[in-house]
Amino acid sequence: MVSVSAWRLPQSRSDAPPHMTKTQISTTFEQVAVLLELDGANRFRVIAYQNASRALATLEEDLLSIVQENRITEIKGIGKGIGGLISEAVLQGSWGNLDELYAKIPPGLIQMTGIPSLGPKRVRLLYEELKIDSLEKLKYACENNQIASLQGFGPKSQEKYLEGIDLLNRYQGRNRLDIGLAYGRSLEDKISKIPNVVKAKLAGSARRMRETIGDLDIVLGAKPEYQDGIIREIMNFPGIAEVKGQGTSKISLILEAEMLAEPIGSSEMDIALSESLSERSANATIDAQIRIVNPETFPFTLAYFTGSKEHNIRMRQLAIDKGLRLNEFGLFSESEAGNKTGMEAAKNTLICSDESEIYKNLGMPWIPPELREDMGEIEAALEGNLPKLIEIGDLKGAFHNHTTSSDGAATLEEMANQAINLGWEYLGIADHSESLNIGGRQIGIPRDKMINQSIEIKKLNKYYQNENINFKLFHGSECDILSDGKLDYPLEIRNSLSHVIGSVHALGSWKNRDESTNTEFLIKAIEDPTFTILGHPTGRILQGREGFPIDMHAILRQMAEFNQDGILKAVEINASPYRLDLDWRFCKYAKELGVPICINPDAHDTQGLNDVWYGTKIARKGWLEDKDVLNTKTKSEIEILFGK
DNA sequence: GCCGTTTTCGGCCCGACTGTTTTCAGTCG
Repeated sequence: MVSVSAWRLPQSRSDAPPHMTKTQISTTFEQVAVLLELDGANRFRVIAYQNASRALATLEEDLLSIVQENRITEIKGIGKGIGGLISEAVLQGSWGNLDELYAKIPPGLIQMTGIPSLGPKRVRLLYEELKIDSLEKLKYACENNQIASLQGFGPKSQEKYLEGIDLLNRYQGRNRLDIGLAYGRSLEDKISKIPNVVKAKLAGSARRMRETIGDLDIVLGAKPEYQDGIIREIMNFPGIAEVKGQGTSKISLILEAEMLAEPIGSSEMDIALSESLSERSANATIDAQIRIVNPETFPFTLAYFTGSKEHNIRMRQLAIDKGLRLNEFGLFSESEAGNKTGMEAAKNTLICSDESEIYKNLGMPWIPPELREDMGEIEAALEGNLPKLIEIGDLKGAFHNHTTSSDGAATLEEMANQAINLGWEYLGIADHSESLNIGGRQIGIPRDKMINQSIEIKKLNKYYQNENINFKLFHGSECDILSDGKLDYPLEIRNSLSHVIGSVHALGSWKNRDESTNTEFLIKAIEDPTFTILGHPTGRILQGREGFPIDMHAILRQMAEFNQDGILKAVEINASPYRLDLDWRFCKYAKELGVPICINPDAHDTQGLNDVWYGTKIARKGWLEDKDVLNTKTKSEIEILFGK
């Protein structure tokens, strides 16, 4: 997501190349695409910038080397023009004449495109005709009937924009995965229980397990004669804050917390979501779209609305290559369909009873929804190389957990008992280290108190051994990485631990430094011989704050070198739905480099251990198999790895 | 702006819905 405030071209802060990072250039191109749209540019030119932004965001290799070796146009989606801009940004820190574009488009126009049914073309028209360049001016113009008389506009548009401005103020933004899933699962469940509903399934970004969800898409399959009645039942559900639209094949709603009143089931997903149901989502609202189709059409519609858009585009191209056309109603012969569109064109569709048959017809096995991001999954599927993704049941423990000794709410014993209940073989305790203060209060365990925790853990481990319980506590620490890259606690304490999770908490100094300095200091921390696992690598809070700038590819490469030498350096996927950090986009790279990933709940109470469910979903999204994940190893394998 | 059974320029994924029109452009997913 591009943020609206502060759209400025990045300035170089170094005196030698690289003057700009991949992330900076990628973000800039994303903004350029929006600005070009508002400027009325050719839409394929806009798409070109979007594609280039995406290509850079997923580029693993060092950008400076690519530029210096003149290989920039070898990247798919980057040609002479954009390649030239990238080279200039990296080598000189300047942006061609993009500054003219940035100066030309008033920032208010960007905000205006956030209003539903008001897009870049009409925003531009309003700006040119009525000099409207802010939400405030738009509101004034609507209220004073200045819009309706414009060519192509009318009284309805005016009303819609006023509602849209209101909506923007009330319901802004996306929701975290846990909140989106809690609503989505609840709505899916309620719809499934309506008589004559053959199938109902959550689609969209929630089914793909994106870390944040824009709105919910639910696909409903029912015979035509029952559809009207089903729609009436849905409209009577509790927890509908607003009906945005209602037709024969689509309902558009805004949901509120009452939707979550009843707990649903007892699957692993429902248990993970129960915490969200109870506390995390009290004030959240979310948009939901429900599509109603015939049961035979259901698989096509489900696949279509699961997306991603990029994945769908690739799927349609594959269909075209086979003389077929794919839409949300079917997969059918192009020549037979001719000029017909939509449902009419799909009349003689190939019959597919589920999604896997659609993929089969295009020459592939079914692709798990988490992977559908056009990040190589189509190629892998065509070659028969899809990964066998990790399952929650593959986990045998976790290493990053807190107790009442630091800021946890449960005692050591309570945490251990819950881990045993989950069927785990071990639990790693990693309370905060001594320098962590929040609001002047010391949160971390002072060095002289660490021995107490150690004694308590040894006592419990002895007990498990005597009672023949296959379970062990590992005594670690979530050890602060200080601003200069040094680790908290004296060496002898760190040496006594089974594992050291290095985490950055003093975000202030890290956020105010540039990417290369941060990368250097973080590598310094990783190089410390006692360092085992990198905790929440960027410090981001989803929907809350950005992480600090860091070259994650470089960090992972550095960690890979240690692992090649037989020294364990793992990186955590912090499974808290507030963090989900390491970002899934880096998991595949870590896997390819052979850097072990650790799915850690960062639990602060016994319930929190269930968050590994989210971490596992994110791991799947990042292509991980059980062998790529550290905490799928058995207790005795971990004992050998930790040497404790 | 990129791409190509590439050398020069046309095509670039697909369809529904809406409000404004009276055949369509803009928006959205």
